[in-house]
Amino acid sequence: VTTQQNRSRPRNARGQGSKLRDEIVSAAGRLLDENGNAEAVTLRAVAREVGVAAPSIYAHFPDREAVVRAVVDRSYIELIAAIVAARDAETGPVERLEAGVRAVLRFAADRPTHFAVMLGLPGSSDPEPNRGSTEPATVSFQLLVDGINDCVQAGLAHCPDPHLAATAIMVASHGYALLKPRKPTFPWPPDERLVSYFIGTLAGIE
Amino acid sequence: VTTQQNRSRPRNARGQGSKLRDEIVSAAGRLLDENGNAEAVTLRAVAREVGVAAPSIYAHFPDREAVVRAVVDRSYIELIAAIVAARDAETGPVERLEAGVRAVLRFAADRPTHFAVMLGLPGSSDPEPNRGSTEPATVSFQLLVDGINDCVQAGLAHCPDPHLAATAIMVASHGYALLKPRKPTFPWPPDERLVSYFIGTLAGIE
DNA sequence: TGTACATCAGTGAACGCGCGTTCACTGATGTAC
DNA sequence: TGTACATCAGTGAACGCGCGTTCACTGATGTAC
Repeated sequence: VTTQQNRSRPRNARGQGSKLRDEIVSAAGRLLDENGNAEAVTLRAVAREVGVAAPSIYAHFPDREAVVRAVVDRSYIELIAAIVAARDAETGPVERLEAGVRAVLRFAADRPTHFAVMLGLPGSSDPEPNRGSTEPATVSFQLLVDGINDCVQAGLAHCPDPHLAATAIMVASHGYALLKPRKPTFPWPPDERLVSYFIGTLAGIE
Repeated sequence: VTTQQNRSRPRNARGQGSKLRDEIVSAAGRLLDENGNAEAVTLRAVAREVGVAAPSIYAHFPDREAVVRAVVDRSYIELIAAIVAARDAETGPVERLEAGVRAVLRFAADRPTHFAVMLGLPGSSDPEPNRGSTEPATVSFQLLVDGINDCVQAGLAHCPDPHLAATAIMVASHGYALLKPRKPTFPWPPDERLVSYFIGTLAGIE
């Protein structure tokens, strides 16, 4: 029995020990979407992927769950950055709103398991403490509400309750993002058509 | 070390051996929602829950995955029965349509992990072979399309593309069903309000 | 400049656990004669 | 009616595995003198 190590990885220089932390999070992220479920992110698999011995992880994380949490936290930051970037690349309010939703769909298509785990699926309830208004889900929801308000103020949408509309668009886009990669045989309409339809009708765009 | 058995369960009478099959599926179903993920449905846990030795399961299922599949299959049948029952309890086409969607939400609220696993979450792609038009997801989608068409034919809805509208309602209701139990701190609008809103606008109800 | 030493970034062996699965088996029950 | 026997519904011990985690450790590197 040989415990084959990935010898290509050199030891970090002094003071650079926390570089391993990043490598661990990246490796865990790769495992998540390659294997399709959070249970595949085992400390031993992560260590193999990084090219390190399993106990080395304990210098940076207290336990296995903390590694998964770190992956989710990082991915949420990336998701919000993608939404903002997509939105800011457009000028018209309606286009900005749609671009933001499309960015979510792109993220979910690229990393379907990431996206599901970020939403706490399939667990029955979010085990993480409420982080309040800085919680990533709250941030991205606020971006959506703002996008709708911009359409209304530009006179492009009639929407008596932007919060209700934003909630509806959120559940629709999350549902689409989750279902589409998992039901490839379903006769999906073209992406733009479905997205325009539900954003248009739910936000009351005229 | 004692392998404690649940002695309360009597051996099935001759010819009734397949009763154990049902007990296994029920026990696995209970474990699914109690523990919040499909990995908790281990053969040993199921056997403990039923009050039987683990190898006894092999008389009825070829392997662990077959047990989970049987749970999902049974749950899909129950879900469709619930949709039909809810729909048939109403008379107006709009009410029938909404009642069907609400039945899905009730199911997901009662058995959140079941519902997620039925949709293949959080795996990246549905591993099951396509069962074609008899697939439960196809059946429930058709119920939705029919419900919209009934509204249109009754002159209660203006909907140029029922298939597109049904797809939008499906992703919205599934998204809502998945998110609501997992984000209890989100300021959800009242259930009836959100459901009426997205069904009303997406199906073009006047 | 040389060298002892503290520090840092890891390692390797080991632990106990629960898992899926295999295997030879047991003991009650119905049935053929 | 009595009894041998086949069948059925399950059992119990064991296998090898990968896991999370603990522990004492190592060896390169920068630093103080």
